[in-house]
Amino acid sequence: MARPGSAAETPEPADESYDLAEQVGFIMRQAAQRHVSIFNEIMGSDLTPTQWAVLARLYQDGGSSQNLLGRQTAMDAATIKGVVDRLLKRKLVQTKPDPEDGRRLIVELSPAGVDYTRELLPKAETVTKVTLAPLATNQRATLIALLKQLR
Amino acid sequence: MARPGSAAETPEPADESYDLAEQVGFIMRQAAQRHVSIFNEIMGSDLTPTQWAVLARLYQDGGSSQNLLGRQTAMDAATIKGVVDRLLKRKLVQTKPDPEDGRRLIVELSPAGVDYTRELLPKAETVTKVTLAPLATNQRATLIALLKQLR
DNA sequence: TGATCCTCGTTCGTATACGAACGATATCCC
DNA sequence: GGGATATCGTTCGTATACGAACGAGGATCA
Repeated sequence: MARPGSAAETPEPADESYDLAEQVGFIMRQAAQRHVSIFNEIMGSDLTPTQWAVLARLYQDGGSSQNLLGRQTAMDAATIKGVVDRLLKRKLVQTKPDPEDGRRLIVELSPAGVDYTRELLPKAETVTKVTLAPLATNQRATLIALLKQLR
Repeated sequence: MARPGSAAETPEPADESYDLAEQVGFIMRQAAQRHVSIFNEIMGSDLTPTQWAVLARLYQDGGSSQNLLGRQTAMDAATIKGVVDRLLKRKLVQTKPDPEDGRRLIVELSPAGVDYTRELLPKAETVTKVTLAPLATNQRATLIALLKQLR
Protein backbone atom coordinates (compact mmCIF):
# COMPACT_ATOMS: atom_id res chain seq x y z
CA MET A 1 0.00 0.00 0.00
CA ALA A 2 2.07 2.85 1.30
CA ARG A 3 5.15 3.35 -0.76
CA PRO A 4 8.26 3.78 1.34
CA GLY A 5 6.80 2.36 4.52
CA SER A 6 4.46 3.93 7.01
CA ALA A 7 7.29 5.65 8.81
CA ALA A 8 8.05 7.98 5.93
CA GLU A 9 5.91 10.87 4.80
CA THR A 10 7.38 11.14 1.36
CA PRO A 11 5.41 11.30 -1.86
CA GLU A 12 6.89 10.66 -5.28
CA PRO A 13 9.05 7.52 -5.46
CA ALA A 14 11.75 9.63 -7.09
CA ASP A 15 13.02 6.68 -9.07
CA GLU A 16 10.40 4.29 -10.29
CA SER A 17 12.80 2.70 -12.73
CA TYR A 18 14.79 0.72 -10.16
CA ASP A 19 13.40 -2.71 -9.43
CA LEU A 20 15.60 -4.89 -7.27
CA ALA A 21 14.17 -8.07 -8.77
CA GLU A 22 15.43 -7.02 -12.22
CA GLN A 23 19.04 -6.23 -11.32
CA VAL A 24 21.70 -8.63 -12.60
CA GLY A 25 23.44 -8.80 -9.27
CA PHE A 26 20.35 -9.89 -7.43
CA ILE A 27 19.32 -12.44 -10.04
CA MET A 28 22.83 -13.80 -10.26
CA ARG A 29 22.95 -14.23 -6.49
CA GLN A 30 19.76 -16.26 -6.62
CA ALA A 31 21.01 -18.40 -9.49
CA ALA A 32 24.24 -19.03 -7.59
CA GLN A 33 22.30 -20.01 -4.48
CA ARG A 34 20.26 -22.49 -6.47
CA HIS A 35 23.43 -23.94 -7.93
CA VAL A 36 25.01 -24.39 -4.49
CA SER A 37 21.83 -26.08 -3.32
CA ILE A 38 22.05 -28.53 -6.21
CA PHE A 39 25.74 -29.05 -5.49
CA ASN A 40 25.01 -29.96 -1.87
CA GLU A 41 22.26 -32.38 -2.81
CA ILE A 42 24.40 -34.26 -5.29
CA MET A 43 27.90 -34.05 -3.82
CA GLY A 44 26.83 -34.48 -0.22
CA SER A 45 27.24 -31.96 2.54
CA ASP A 46 30.75 -33.07 3.44
CA LEU A 47 32.30 -31.06 0.62
CA THR A 48 31.72 -27.44 -0.35
CA PRO A 49 31.90 -25.95 -3.86
CA THR A 50 35.10 -24.13 -3.02
CA GLN A 51 36.73 -27.22 -1.57
CA TRP A 52 35.74 -29.10 -4.70
CA ALA A 53 37.23 -26.37 -6.85
CA VAL A 54 40.57 -26.85 -5.11
CA LEU A 55 40.49 -30.63 -5.47
CA ALA A 56 39.51 -30.43 -9.14
CA ARG A 57 42.20 -27.88 -9.91
CA LEU A 58 44.89 -29.91 -8.21
CA TYR A 59 43.70 -33.05 -9.95
CA GLN A 60 43.81 -31.39 -13.35
CA ASP A 61 47.12 -29.61 -13.11
CA GLY A 62 48.99 -30.99 -10.12
CA GLY A 63 50.31 -29.09 -7.13
CA SER A 64 51.10 -25.40 -6.98
CA SER A 65 51.84 -22.71 -4.46
CA GLN A 66 48.96 -21.82 -2.16
CA ASN A 67 48.50 -18.30 -3.49
CA LEU A 68 48.58 -19.41 -7.12
CA LEU A 69 46.09 -22.12 -6.30
CA GLY A 70 43.87 -19.46 -4.81
CA ARG A 71 44.06 -17.37 -7.96
CA GLN A 72 43.21 -20.37 -10.10
CA THR A 73 40.16 -21.15 -7.98
CA ALA A 74 39.03 -17.55 -7.53
CA MET A 75 39.90 -17.13 -3.86
CA ASP A 76 42.05 -14.52 -2.21
CA ALA A 77 44.99 -15.45 0.02
CA ALA A 78 42.96 -15.39 3.22
CA THR A 79 40.18 -17.56 1.85
CA ILE A 80 42.35 -20.19 0.20
CA LYS A 81 44.23 -20.66 3.44
CA GLY A 82 41.09 -21.67 5.31
CA VAL A 83 40.03 -24.03 2.54
CA VAL A 84 43.44 -25.68 2.37
CA ASP A 85 43.55 -26.00 6.16
CA ARG A 86 40.25 -27.88 6.17
CA LEU A 87 41.34 -30.17 3.35
CA LEU A 88 44.59 -30.77 5.23
CA LYS A 89 42.66 -31.78 8.31
CA ARG A 90 40.85 -34.38 6.22
CA LYS A 91 44.14 -35.50 4.66
CA LEU A 92 42.85 -34.96 1.13
CA VAL A 93 45.72 -32.59 0.51
CA GLN A 94 49.31 -32.28 1.65
CA THR A 95 51.80 -29.42 1.71
CA LYS A 96 55.55 -28.95 1.54
CA PRO A 97 57.87 -25.96 1.31
CA ASP A 98 59.02 -24.90 -2.14
CA PRO A 99 62.76 -25.66 -2.32
CA GLU A 100 63.21 -22.87 -4.87
CA ASP A 101 61.34 -20.14 -3.00
CA GLY A 102 61.32 -19.92 0.77
CA ARG A 103 58.10 -17.96 0.78
CA ARG A 104 56.03 -20.52 -1.06
CA LEU A 105 54.02 -23.45 0.28
CA ILE A 106 53.33 -26.14 -2.29
CA VAL A 107 49.90 -27.73 -2.04
CA GLU A 108 49.09 -31.03 -3.75
CA LEU A 109 46.58 -33.83 -3.55
CA SER A 110 47.37 -36.71 -1.23
CA PRO A 111 46.96 -40.22 -2.68
CA ALA A 112 43.66 -40.44 -0.82
CA GLY A 113 42.73 -37.05 -2.28
CA VAL A 114 43.38 -38.33 -5.80
CA ASP A 115 41.06 -41.30 -5.26
CA TYR A 116 38.42 -39.17 -3.61
CA THR A 117 38.49 -36.61 -6.41
CA ARG A 118 38.30 -39.23 -9.11
CA GLU A 119 35.29 -40.82 -7.45
CA LEU A 120 33.50 -37.50 -7.29
CA LEU A 121 34.14 -36.43 -10.87
CA PRO A 122 30.98 -38.05 -12.29
CA LYS A 123 28.90 -36.40 -9.59
CA ALA A 124 30.47 -33.05 -10.34
CA GLU A 125 29.46 -33.43 -13.96
CA THR A 126 25.94 -34.19 -12.82
CA VAL A 127 25.89 -30.98 -10.80
CA THR A 128 26.56 -28.93 -13.90
CA LYS A 129 24.03 -30.94 -15.86
CA VAL A 130 21.27 -30.48 -13.30
CA THR A 131 22.06 -26.79 -12.86
CA LEU A 132 21.71 -26.21 -16.60
CA ALA A 133 18.75 -28.53 -17.01
CA PRO A 134 16.19 -25.69 -17.32
CA LEU A 135 18.00 -24.41 -20.42
CA ALA A 136 17.97 -25.68 -23.99
CA THR A 137 21.30 -26.96 -25.27
CA ASN A 138 22.17 -23.88 -27.28
CA GLN A 139 21.16 -21.62 -24.40
CA ARG A 140 23.71 -23.27 -22.13
CA ALA A 141 26.63 -22.27 -24.31
CA THR A 142 25.18 -18.78 -24.60
CA LEU A 143 24.88 -18.36 -20.84
CA ILE A 144 28.41 -19.53 -20.21
CA ALA A 145 29.79 -17.26 -22.91
CA LEU A 146 27.97 -14.26 -21.48
CA LEU A 147 29.01 -14.99 -17.91
CA LYS A 148 32.62 -15.27 -18.98
CA GLN A 149 32.47 -11.76 -20.32
CA LEU A 150 31.42 -10.42 -16.94
CA ARG A 151 34.44 -11.77 -15.04
CA MET B 1 53.45 -31.47 -16.21
CA ALA B 2 52.58 -34.34 -13.93
CA ARG B 3 48.90 -34.95 -13.92
CA PRO B 4 47.49 -35.48 -10.47
CA GLY B 5 50.46 -34.13 -8.56
CA SER B 6 53.72 -35.75 -7.78
CA ALA B 7 52.29 -37.52 -4.75
CA ALA B 8 50.12 -39.79 -6.83
CA GLU B 9 51.37 -42.64 -8.95
CA THR B 10 48.30 -42.80 -11.14
CA PRO B 11 48.34 -42.71 -14.91
CA GLU B 12 45.27 -42.11 -17.04
CA PRO B 13 43.27 -39.03 -16.05
CA ALA B 14 40.14 -41.19 -15.94
CA ASP B 15 37.96 -38.23 -16.87
CA GLU B 16 39.46 -35.80 -19.27
CA SER B 17 36.10 -34.20 -19.97
CA TYR B 18 35.83 -32.30 -16.70
CA ASP B 19 37.41 -28.88 -16.74
CA LEU B 20 36.73 -26.76 -13.68
CA ALA B 21 37.16 -23.54 -15.62
CA GLU B 22 34.25 -24.50 -17.88
CA GLN B 23 31.67 -25.35 -15.23
CA VAL B 24 28.74 -22.94 -14.83
CA GLY B 25 29.03 -22.87 -11.09
CA PHE B 26 32.64 -21.81 -11.14
CA ILE B 27 32.15 -19.18 -13.84
CA MET B 28 29.06 -17.84 -12.12
CA ARG B 29 30.97 -17.51 -8.85
CA GLN B 30 33.63 -15.45 -10.60
CA ALA B 31 31.07 -13.25 -12.31
CA ALA B 32 29.34 -12.70 -8.96
CA GLN B 33 32.65 -11.78 -7.34
CA ARG B 34 33.32 -9.24 -10.05
CA HIS B 35 29.89 -7.77 -9.54
CA VAL B 36 30.39 -7.43 -5.79
CA SER B 37 33.71 -5.75 -6.44
CA ILE B 38 32.00 -3.21 -8.71
CA PHE B 39 29.29 -2.75 -6.12
CA ASN B 40 31.81 -1.93 -3.43
CA GLU B 41 33.67 0.53 -5.62
CA ILE B 42 30.55 2.47 -6.52
CA MET B 43 28.37 2.19 -3.43
CA GLY B 44 31.19 2.53 -0.93
CA SER B 45 32.29 -0.06 1.55
CA ASP B 46 29.81 1.00 4.21
CA LEU B 47 26.97 -0.95 2.60
CA THR B 48 26.92 -4.54 1.37
CA PRO B 49 24.90 -5.93 -1.56
CA THR B 50 22.61 -7.81 0.82
CA GLN B 51 22.04 -4.76 2.99
CA TRP B 52 21.22 -2.79 -0.13
CA ALA B 53 18.78 -5.48 -1.24
CA VAL B 54 16.89 -5.07 2.03
CA LEU B 55 16.80 -1.28 1.78
CA ALA B 56 15.68 -1.37 -1.85
CA ARG B 57 12.97 -3.92 -1.16
CA LEU B 58 11.62 -1.95 1.79
CA TYR B 59 11.73 1.25 -0.24
CA GLN B 60 9.81 -0.31 -3.10
CA ASP B 61 7.12 -2.14 -1.18
CA GLY B 62 7.12 -0.85 2.39
CA GLY B 63 7.57 -2.84 5.59
CA SER B 64 6.96 -6.54 6.00
CA SER B 65 7.68 -9.31 8.45
CA GLN B 66 11.31 -10.22 8.85
CA ASN B 67 10.98 -13.71 7.39
CA LEU B 68 8.99 -12.51 4.39
CA LEU B 69 11.57 -9.81 3.82
CA GLY B 70 14.20 -12.48 3.84
CA ARG B 71 12.37 -14.49 1.22
CA GLN B 72 11.97 -11.43 -0.97
CA THR B 73 15.67 -10.67 -0.77
CA ALA B 74 16.86 -14.28 -1.09
CA MET B 75 18.06 -14.82 2.48
CA ASP B 76 17.09 -17.47 4.96
CA ALA B 77 15.79 -16.63 8.43
CA ALA B 78 19.20 -16.77 10.07
CA THR B 79 20.84 -14.54 7.47
CA ILE B 80 18.15 -11.87 7.30
CA LYS B 81 18.30 -11.50 11.07
CA GLY B 82 21.94 -10.53 11.00
CA VAL B 83 21.39 -8.08 8.15
CA VAL B 84 18.42 -6.45 9.87
CA ASP B 85 20.34 -6.24 13.14
CA ARG B 86 23.17 -4.34 11.45
CA LEU B 87 20.77 -1.99 9.69
CA LEU B 88 19.01 -1.45 13.02
CA LYS B 89 22.29 -0.51 14.64
CA ARG B 90 22.74 2.15 11.97
CA LYS B 91 19.13 3.28 12.44
CA LEU B 92 18.34 2.86 8.75
CA VAL B 93 15.56 0.49 9.68
CA GLN B 94 13.11 0.12 12.54
CA THR B 95 11.01 -2.77 13.85
CA LYS B 96 7.74 -3.26 15.70
CA PRO B 97 5.64 -6.28 16.62
CA ASP B 98 2.84 -7.24 14.26
CA PRO B 99 -0.43 -6.51 16.11
CA GLU B 100 -2.18 -9.21 14.11
CA ASP B 101 0.37 -11.98 14.63
CA GLY B 102 2.37 -12.30 17.81
CA ARG B 103 5.11 -14.26 16.07
CA ARG B 104 5.90 -11.61 13.49
CA LEU B 105 8.32 -8.71 13.64
CA ILE B 106 7.57 -5.95 11.19
CA VAL B 107 10.63 -4.34 9.61
CA GLU B 108 10.44 -1.00 7.84
CA LEU B 109 12.69 1.84 6.74
CA SER B 110 13.28 4.64 9.20
CA PRO B 111 12.90 8.18 7.83
CA ALA B 112 16.68 8.37 7.66
CA GLY B 113 16.66 5.04 5.86
CA VAL B 114 14.26 6.39 3.24
CA ASP B 115 16.51 9.37 2.56
CA TYR B 116 19.62 7.21 2.49
CA THR B 117 18.04 4.73 0.09
CA ARG B 118 16.80 7.43 -2.23
CA GLU B 119 20.24 8.99 -2.37
CA LEU B 120 21.81 5.69 -3.29
CA LEU B 121 19.35 4.71 -6.02
CA PRO B 122 21.29 6.38 -8.85
CA LYS B 123 24.49 4.68 -7.72
CA ALA B 124 22.71 1.33 -7.61
CA GLU B 125 21.66 1.82 -11.20
CA THR B 126 25.24 2.58 -12.09
CA VAL B 127 26.34 -0.69 -10.49
CA THR B 128 24.09 -2.64 -12.81
CA LYS B 129 25.20 -0.58 -15.76
CA VAL B 130 28.90 -1.09 -15.08
CA THR B 131 28.44 -4.78 -14.38
CA LEU B 132 26.75 -5.27 -17.74
CA ALA B 133 29.05 -2.93 -19.60
CA PRO B 134 31.02 -5.73 -21.31
CA LEU B 135 27.83 -6.93 -23.02
CA ALA B 136 25.96 -5.58 -25.99
CA THR B 137 22.48 -4.29 -25.29
CA ASN B 138 20.65 -7.32 -26.59
CA GLN B 139 23.02 -9.64 -24.75
CA ARG B 140 22.08 -8.07 -21.44
CA ALA B 141 18.46 -9.04 -21.75
CA THR B 142 19.49 -12.51 -22.86
CA LEU B 143 21.74 -13.03 -19.87
CA ILE B 144 19.09 -11.91 -17.41
CA ALA B 145 16.48 -14.11 -19.02
CA LEU B 146 18.75 -17.14 -18.86
CA LEU B 147 19.77 -16.50 -15.26
CA LYS B 148 16.15 -16.22 -14.23
CA GLN B 149 15.54 -19.70 -15.55
CA LEU B 150 18.22 -21.11 -13.28
CA ARG B 151 16.69 -19.83 -10.03
C1' DT C 1 76.40 -4.61 -0.93
C1' DG C 2 72.39 -2.47 0.47
C1' DA C 3 68.02 -0.01 -0.06
C1' DT C 4 63.65 -0.49 -2.21
C1' DC C 5 59.89 -2.82 -3.73
C1' DC C 6 57.21 -6.97 -4.50
C1' DT C 7 55.32 -11.47 -3.33
C1' DC C 8 53.91 -15.06 -0.08
C1' DG C 9 51.68 -16.80 3.78
C1' DT C 10 49.36 -15.62 8.13
C1' DT C 11 46.15 -13.41 11.24
C1' DC C 12 42.27 -10.44 12.63
C1' DG C 13 37.76 -8.53 12.11
C1' DT C 14 33.39 -8.29 9.78
C1' DA C 15 29.66 -9.96 6.81
C1' DT C 16 27.08 -13.24 4.24
C1' DA C 17 25.10 -18.13 3.92
C1' DC C 18 22.77 -21.94 5.76
C1' DG C 19 21.66 -26.37 8.43
C1' DA C 20 19.87 -27.58 12.83
C1' DA C 21 17.55 -27.04 16.97
C1' DC C 22 14.63 -24.41 20.08
C1' DG C 23 10.51 -21.95 22.26
C1' DA C 24 6.50 -19.15 21.29
C1' DT C 25 2.55 -18.41 18.64
C1' DA C 26 -1.11 -19.64 14.88
C1' DT C 27 -3.82 -22.56 12.37
C1' DC C 28 -6.17 -26.75 11.23
C1' DC C 29 -9.24 -30.14 12.08
C1' DC C 30 -11.43 -33.72 14.62
C1' DG D 1 -11.84 -27.49 23.28
C1' DG D 2 -7.60 -29.44 22.28
C1' DG D 3 -3.99 -31.96 19.96
C1' DA D 4 -1.21 -32.16 15.67
C1' DT D 5 1.06 -29.27 12.54
C1' DA D 6 3.13 -25.16 10.68
C1' DT D 7 5.29 -20.67 10.91
C1' DC D 8 8.18 -17.09 13.09
C1' DG D 9 12.12 -15.41 15.20
C1' DT D 10 16.38 -16.70 17.62
C1' DT D 11 20.73 -18.96 18.49
C1' DC D 12 24.74 -21.92 17.52
C1' DG D 13 28.27 -23.80 14.62
C1' DT D 14 30.72 -23.95 10.32
C1' DA D 15 32.33 -22.20 5.87
C1' DT D 16 33.18 -18.86 2.40
C1' DA D 17 34.68 -13.92 1.22
C1' DC D 18 37.67 -10.13 1.63
C1' DG D 19 40.05 -5.77 3.42
C1' DA D 20 43.89 -4.64 6.20
C1' DA D 21 48.07 -5.25 8.46
C1' DC D 22 52.18 -7.87 9.41
C1' DG D 23 56.82 -10.35 9.02
C1' DA D 24 59.78 -13.21 6.12
C1' DG D 25 61.79 -14.04 1.81
C1' DG D 26 63.05 -12.53 -3.18
C1' DA D 27 64.12 -9.50 -6.99
C1' DT D 28 65.92 -5.25 -8.81
C1' DC D 29 69.17 -1.82 -9.38
C1' DA D 30 72.23 1.76 -8.07
